[in-house]
Amino acid sequence: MEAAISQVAAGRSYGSLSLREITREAGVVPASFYRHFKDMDELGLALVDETCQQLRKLIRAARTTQLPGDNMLSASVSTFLLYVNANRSAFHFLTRERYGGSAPIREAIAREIRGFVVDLAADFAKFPHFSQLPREDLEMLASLLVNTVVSILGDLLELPADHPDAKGAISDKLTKQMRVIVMGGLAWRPANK
Amino acid sequence: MEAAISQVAAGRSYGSLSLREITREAGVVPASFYRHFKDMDELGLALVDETCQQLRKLIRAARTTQLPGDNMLSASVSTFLLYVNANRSAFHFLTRERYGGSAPIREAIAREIRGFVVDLAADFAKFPHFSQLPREDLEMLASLLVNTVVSILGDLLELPADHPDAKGAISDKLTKQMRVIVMGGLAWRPANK
DNA sequence: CATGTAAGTAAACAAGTGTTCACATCGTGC
DNA sequence: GCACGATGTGAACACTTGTTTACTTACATG
Repeated sequence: MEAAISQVAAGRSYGSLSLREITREAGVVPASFYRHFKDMDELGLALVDETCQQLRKLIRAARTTQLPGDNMLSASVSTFLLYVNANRSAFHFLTRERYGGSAPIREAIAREIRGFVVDLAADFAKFPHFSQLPREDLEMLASLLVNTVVSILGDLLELPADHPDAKGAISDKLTKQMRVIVMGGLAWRPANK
Repeated sequence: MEAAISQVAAGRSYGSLSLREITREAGVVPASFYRHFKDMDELGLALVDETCQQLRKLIRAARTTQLPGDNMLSASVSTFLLYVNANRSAFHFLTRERYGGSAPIREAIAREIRGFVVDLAADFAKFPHFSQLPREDLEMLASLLVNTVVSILGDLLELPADHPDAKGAISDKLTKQMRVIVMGGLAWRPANK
């Protein structure tokens, strides 16, 4: 699994990786692959599972730690980006395969993202200001936020690993965009059609 | 070029296509490929160029036609989505390769998107309400809008080609999200840090 | 110690791959 | 009418690919 993910992080797309390339990098003979996965797709799904499981752990931790407050946004953004930097390869994989992968992989990632959106919408509902909105609108706001983060993530990962000032600019931009969304969300009225 | 794009629209990722598959679908012998492109990458770049050029044409037309008004947002969204539906394969290709493709292709698409963002920011500047904001903030708003459209586009293209009600739901969602962004943008103050 | 299971191995297979070459066929402009 | 450039052809090349087979090794559990 590490071999596969490191190849993807190095710029290859998962779909173009060959079973033999992976076993070669893993220092193992091709036939050994079948001891662990019956398919390249099965490997891919396992990678999605593992990376998303770790990410969910982080988010759950952040949710219990963090209190709503003034600088909640910029704090969340910077801890999230720290985590991304500590797990670049995993995010590379997810970003690449979100739309680029095979159908089952794309579906798995879409499912995970939908899960994040639903959770985030549930978080929103705890704020008095949002508790009046229908669930549909909360999810629409949540997906707007998540998509924004994911998009910026894609740009961030295109940068070389060590480029601190460009990273700072991107992190600023993300914070601002999230602020815009939050302000727009605060002004949102469900009847406003 | 049509052969390549149709394979991608059928679910394959461009990077996993073989030269021979493409020539086979094009009804031509493999050696003929080299009469037109020296590389698969060159083909890919040509596809990016062509599809984006067509898209720019549409946008330029829309810009001269459309007047600012009440239902400007939903009108833009629906004409854009109509265009997307008329050119599904092209957008499939762009969506897939935006992050999934080889480095030169990703860069080409990123360049195009940056172009759209800059143009859109210039459009914003014509509105009296936005004309005061620094260019940086306008581009940050523009990229938020563009990224939102692109994200929703990805979800839309995952649907089977004929699924009118799900499409309607997605188009509604996009319109709402754009409205949120616009309202957030109207509330935005550059000093607001 | 024995035994069973999980992991790795070497070799072989047909099939597909990118690229090259010399050669054929067309339509255009001189 | 003919030379030319662009396009297409068929064959050949050296490789890589996924998968299967029977065989070995490590190791924990009884």
